[in-house]
Amino acid sequence: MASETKDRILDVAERLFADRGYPATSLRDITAEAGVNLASVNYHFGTKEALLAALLERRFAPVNRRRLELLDGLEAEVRTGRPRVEEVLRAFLAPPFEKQQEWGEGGRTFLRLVGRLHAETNDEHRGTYLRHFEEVRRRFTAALHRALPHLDAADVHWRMMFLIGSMAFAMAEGLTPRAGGPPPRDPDEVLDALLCFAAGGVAAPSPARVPVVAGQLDQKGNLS
Amino acid sequence: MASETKDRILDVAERLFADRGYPATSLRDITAEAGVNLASVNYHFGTKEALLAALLERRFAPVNRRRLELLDGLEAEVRTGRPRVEEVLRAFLAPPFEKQQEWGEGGRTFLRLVGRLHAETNDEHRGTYLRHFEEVRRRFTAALHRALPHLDAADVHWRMMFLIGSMAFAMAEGLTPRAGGPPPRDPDEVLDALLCFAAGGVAAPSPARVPVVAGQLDQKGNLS
DNA sequence: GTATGATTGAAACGAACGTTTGACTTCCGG
DNA sequence: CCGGAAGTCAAACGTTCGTTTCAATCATAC
Repeated sequence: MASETKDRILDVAERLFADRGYPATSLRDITAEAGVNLASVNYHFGTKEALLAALLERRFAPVNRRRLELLDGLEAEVRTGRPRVEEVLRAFLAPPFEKQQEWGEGGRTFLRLVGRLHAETNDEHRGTYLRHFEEVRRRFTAALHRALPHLDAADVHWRMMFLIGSMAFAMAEGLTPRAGGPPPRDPDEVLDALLCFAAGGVAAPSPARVPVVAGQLDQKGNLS
Repeated sequence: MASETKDRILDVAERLFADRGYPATSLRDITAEAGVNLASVNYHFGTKEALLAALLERRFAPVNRRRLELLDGLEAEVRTGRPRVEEVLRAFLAPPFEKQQEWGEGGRTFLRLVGRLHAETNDEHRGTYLRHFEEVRRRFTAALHRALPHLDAADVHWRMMFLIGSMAFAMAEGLTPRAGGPPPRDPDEVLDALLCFAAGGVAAPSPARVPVVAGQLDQKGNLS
């Protein structure tokens, strides 16, 4: 099937959710801009929440499939050895940027939506989203730990978290044209910059090895 | 002044905004949980948006004042020389964690709210928030550039962005107790882990120096 | 052509929203 | 004791929300 109405709704909803957020976007906004009837959302998707789920499914499934596919290839290649950090990171970070180029404007919009959803700590809204992401996060955290065996599990977990934060913010903020900021870069350049940053970050010396107190600053900002 | 009602509203609103997001939290939710009358919000603050503004002002002003204070001290110390990257990062990242400890539970809630607001790309809701943050970002970007003169301005800008993303996600996600994740760490440990990650990331080799195509992965995830 | 299932249309539903109103307390300087 | 400002209260305001209803339309197979 894939009626035209259905796709129009998905496209517009994706853009408006990314621009204004899920709760702040009404079905009337969506249907008005898509030029379809208000009732058609409930007819085709059931509820507003199911619309979000359908929207995420459409984009997320291919991205995460690709991620795991790249990771599978990576792990098959190194077998028992340890994978290189940069390759694990690339397998994680590249697919959304790849797909974004493939999808054109809708892809860019989708990245912004993903970036935003990462911060939607509201559990009900995150449920659908996290279901797509949890397996990916688990597997990549494990792979990263194999690539960085000298770090303990908690450190790896936190760095994975920082990594996701960088990615989400880069997607949401870096790709949104905004007055005052720098001209939005080519997504490929963003990916490269992100990969460098991430590689440097996750492979940094463990916090346990540097004395904590030595870095404390006093009232004036001097090292004490 | 500072009536008890006013503070109760601020505290509850802070928690609910952090938990559910600004648009998804109603004034009725807030007033019910705070045990005050619905109209008291409009009486004390005017509008819902003004409540958010007051709430941000209460926490943000001290944090950003401290940030700039530390940065001032840093720059006064090095004068014409270049500041150390780790010190710039600490001046930026430490104050919210400091204040969080000082403020107790409310501080932790505030950090989550900040992390969430960083992803609220809706301009109207971000207006108040960004006004507090723009000067800080500008000055720290400049300081980071002085600490890393070999990078060009665009790279520094992007790394600042990645840094903010890591920080926001660590605050929002890392400090939120969630089933399945690791036990929420001591905020001091989070800060240290974040500082290591950030230092490694911002000081990483520039993307321009590594050949881009060399890292591309083929269908199977192998290097081509 | 006509029956049938899928889709669209206009209108309305009840609920929840932010905000306003006006009467009712509470408190305190005179 | 009183007058008025400050604060609280229940109730209602008009609007917008997601969703539902049901008739009208369309396409397609008999």
